[in-house]
Amino acid sequence: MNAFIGVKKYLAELAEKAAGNIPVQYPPSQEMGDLALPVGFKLAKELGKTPKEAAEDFAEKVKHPLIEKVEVQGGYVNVFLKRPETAEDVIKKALAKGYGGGEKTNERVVIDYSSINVAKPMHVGHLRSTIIGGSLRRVYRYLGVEAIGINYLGDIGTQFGKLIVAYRKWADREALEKEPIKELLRIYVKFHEEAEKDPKLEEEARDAYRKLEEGEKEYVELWKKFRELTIKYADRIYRMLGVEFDEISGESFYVERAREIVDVLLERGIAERDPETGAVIVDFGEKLGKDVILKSDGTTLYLTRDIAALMDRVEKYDPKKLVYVVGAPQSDHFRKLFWIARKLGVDRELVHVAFGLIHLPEGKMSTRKGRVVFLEDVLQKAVELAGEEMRKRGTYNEEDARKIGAGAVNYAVLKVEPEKDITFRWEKVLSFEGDTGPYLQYSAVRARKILEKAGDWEFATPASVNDDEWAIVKKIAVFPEVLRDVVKKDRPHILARYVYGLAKEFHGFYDRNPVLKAEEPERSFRLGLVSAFHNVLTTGMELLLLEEPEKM
RNA sequence: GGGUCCGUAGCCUAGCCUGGAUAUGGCGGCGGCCUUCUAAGCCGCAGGUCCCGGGUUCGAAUCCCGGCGGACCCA
Repeated sequence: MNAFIGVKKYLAELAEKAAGNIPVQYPPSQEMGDLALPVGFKLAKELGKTPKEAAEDFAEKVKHPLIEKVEVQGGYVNVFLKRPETAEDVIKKALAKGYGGGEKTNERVVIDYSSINVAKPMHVGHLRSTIIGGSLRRVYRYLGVEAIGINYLGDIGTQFGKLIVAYRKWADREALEKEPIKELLRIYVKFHEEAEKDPKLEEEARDAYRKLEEGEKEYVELWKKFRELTIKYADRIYRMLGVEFDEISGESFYVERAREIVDVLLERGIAERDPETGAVIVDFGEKLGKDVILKSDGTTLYLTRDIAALMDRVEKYDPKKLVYVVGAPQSDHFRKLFWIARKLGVDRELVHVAFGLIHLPEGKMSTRKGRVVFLEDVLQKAVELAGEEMRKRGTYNEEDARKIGAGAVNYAVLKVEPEKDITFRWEKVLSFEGDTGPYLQYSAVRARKILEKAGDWEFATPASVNDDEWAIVKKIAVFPEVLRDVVKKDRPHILARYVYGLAKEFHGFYDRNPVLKAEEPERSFRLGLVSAFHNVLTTGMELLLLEEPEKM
């Protein structure tokens, strides 16, 4: 724990003893202090004094070697820290690799994200699950928790019957070679067009699907091929974005297991068979109502397979927590899923990170209507534009253009609170100024350039620390708390906001305070500060799937 | 009809869980800052019924109730 957090904890405990749970807050401006306790209001009532008097009483008790002075304003006790001493400790700790992280534990968390459908191209609607999940995986790992990222493919369903029929009739070998997913989409769309004219096609597709389920070799091979092509295609995009997985799974793995689970649910009286239709039904209670988990023809459903997958994850990884990064429209689905899991005795933390939809200015996305923005196109355009900017500055290189373009996209998605719907606007994703990924990357490059030119130096503590320096120190100090908050809530946008604020403080500092040309001991102190900043910033960026460019 | 989520300047957005000072930033607008570590930057100005109405509280953007508007799920 660093000195700043130490004082914060000290104050929280002191306030706790005197007045119960009092949040330690940050005053609105630096002149008002570094930490504040609104302790007078609660105490006033108990003691029969005014809030100011009660705060004054409390202020008497505040004694800590790192506290410079204490001021009372109304019911608030404002605390000023000794800047040089606090800064020294915070910077030294933040210079270390792994700052803010955690010791490796044997705790595990399973995170389900991206989970795309086989044979369908990825569009901007897939961004949130993919990026939020990918980021969460990294944050957990940084904190010493073994996060298992699972891509749970939608690799089952009647559309495969259609695809098989369409493939055999219209697939173009060459196109399939070059852009397999676009070709699969083309023949899929064609199938629907043709089926309007010739209803027999639908029948053929149903037939093909049945044969696939029965395990007819040729059809299973085709299905496998679709699956592999999709994985290969998506992999390229994941690499661009910096998203990693530990397991590629899919609904198809759980068909058998799902049937077994239905039997268990029936045995335990959690589910019951409808005497008329023969379907198996679960009653989830008043709000969620009833739902079928096994159709009368004995086929499983999405929910049923998800239960099987969940049970499998629990057994396989023994996680303390299972996280599903899936859109808000699936909220009820996950409530039902978790409800059944509880009934089956699963005692792990179950979380649905429900995020709002990404829609286009023209309305909801629709692949079939062609109202869709593909991910490759977004990334390509972003990288292109980043490249253009670099050429203006004479810093162009391919690798950095990729980092900047992808960074802009990642950050744009990650910074928004998950609950909110997002309207996809090109100009937003392709913006490189202000609250954007490139803004963060630029501050990293600026800091690193200073350090590269500095030569050898040894950290020194000056007699005083100015406001610009101090603001960065305080930001750096709370990094460990921010990370813990992110995993507690499974919300990476907290980290995105934090890192932006950190970069902003640095840009301000950079503008007003020379580093290399400063007098000693300021020079060495500032180098330490810049180095610590750079360490925290690039760590934070990495956890947000942003890479530091060489040049910008 | 039932349910879930969202509503904060022209636009986008943080804070809401865990009530506390002067509501966080960005875009856009206006004005200023490159002979000094990269101006993808910095500084300043203008811009607010925190959707509305009640309630709880010393104190509500934040908690509770009732509306309104939007999105989504179920029927």
